[in-house]
Amino acid sequence: MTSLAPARTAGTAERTAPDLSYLLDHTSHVLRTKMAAALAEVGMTARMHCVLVKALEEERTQIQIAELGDMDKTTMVVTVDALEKAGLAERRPSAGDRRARVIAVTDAGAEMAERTQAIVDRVHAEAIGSLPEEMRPVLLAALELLTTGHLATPEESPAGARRARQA
Amino acid sequence: MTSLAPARTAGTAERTAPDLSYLLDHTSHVLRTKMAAALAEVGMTARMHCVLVKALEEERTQIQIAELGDMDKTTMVVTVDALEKAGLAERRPSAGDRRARVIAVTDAGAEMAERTQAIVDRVHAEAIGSLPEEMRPVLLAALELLTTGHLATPEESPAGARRARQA
DNA sequence: TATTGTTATACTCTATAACTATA
DNA sequence: TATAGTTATAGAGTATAACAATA
Repeated sequence: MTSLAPARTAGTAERTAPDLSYLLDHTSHVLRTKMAAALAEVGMTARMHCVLVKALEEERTQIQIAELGDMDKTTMVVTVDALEKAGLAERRPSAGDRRARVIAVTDAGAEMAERTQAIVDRVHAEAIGSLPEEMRPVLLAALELLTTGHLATPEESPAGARRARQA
Repeated sequence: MTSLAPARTAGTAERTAPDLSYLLDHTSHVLRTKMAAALAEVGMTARMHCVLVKALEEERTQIQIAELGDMDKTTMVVTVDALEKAGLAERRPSAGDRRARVIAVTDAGAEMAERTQAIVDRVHAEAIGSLPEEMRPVLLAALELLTTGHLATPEESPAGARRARQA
């Protein structure tokens, strides 16, 4: 099996209530693979793209970008490493706080960000464009309502709670 | 950070095109945590529920259920182990093929499947019910169109392609 | 004392490999 | 030879822990 095996939640999807879990998992997963493939053609990942864009918007430190992108600071380290290695961004000492590093996007990085933003927009447009025109704004509005409303914040995982190990 | 860090794909979500990747990732992720939490209250996971339901529909072997649920056969082993340990299902030799094991759902398992199906339906209904009534069928129809159309099959991962190791 | 960024490490999840027994 | 199921293990991804420099 190639996919991440999302395990259709409701077994009797056809007969009973439509399986929202399956629909969201599947579309989200497939779109992610399409996005990853499209970005991989220019040697980029979604996370690298995200960091470039946030860093271009204004002067930001690693932690600030990590929070915006909802990633761990250790994940940021790896992502910034990749960007530096590709010559797309650089770590610079922050003027105000000598502990912090500002992410400076190089000229090549700014060019890349434009390319990848175009790729992202294209992949999204292709997906949405495959739907009848009347449906498009409703789909987006509904997802936005869920995102800011009933499905705004994840449930704290009680089972998978990762306890701190005894040091 | 507690979440799986989906990395908003488009950085300028507010100003430019709506970020379909973010919307799908976020809703899918949060719904999954809600579902996991709800099922955890009766000691179940989405995968266990899925296997129970498939096994109840008709006599099926592990591999058959694995394919229906889009999981690896090794993942099936773990899931069936959990179901057996909980007394909800049993492995029985297949009548026709002595290599295969049929998953037999116990009475307790059948009861549990009803409970978990009610939980699944409730969680879905709560999410969809949070939307204005006109939007609900459109959202579901749009997701179904994507699932069977443009976003039907995952892109083969070129970067993350897991090559077979040399034996 | 708290925080930024770093390194090292451990955990979770899932897939691959190799094996047994059947076919 | 191929397949069902099992076990063991490897890999990717991501979090926690501990540390150095600075606040």
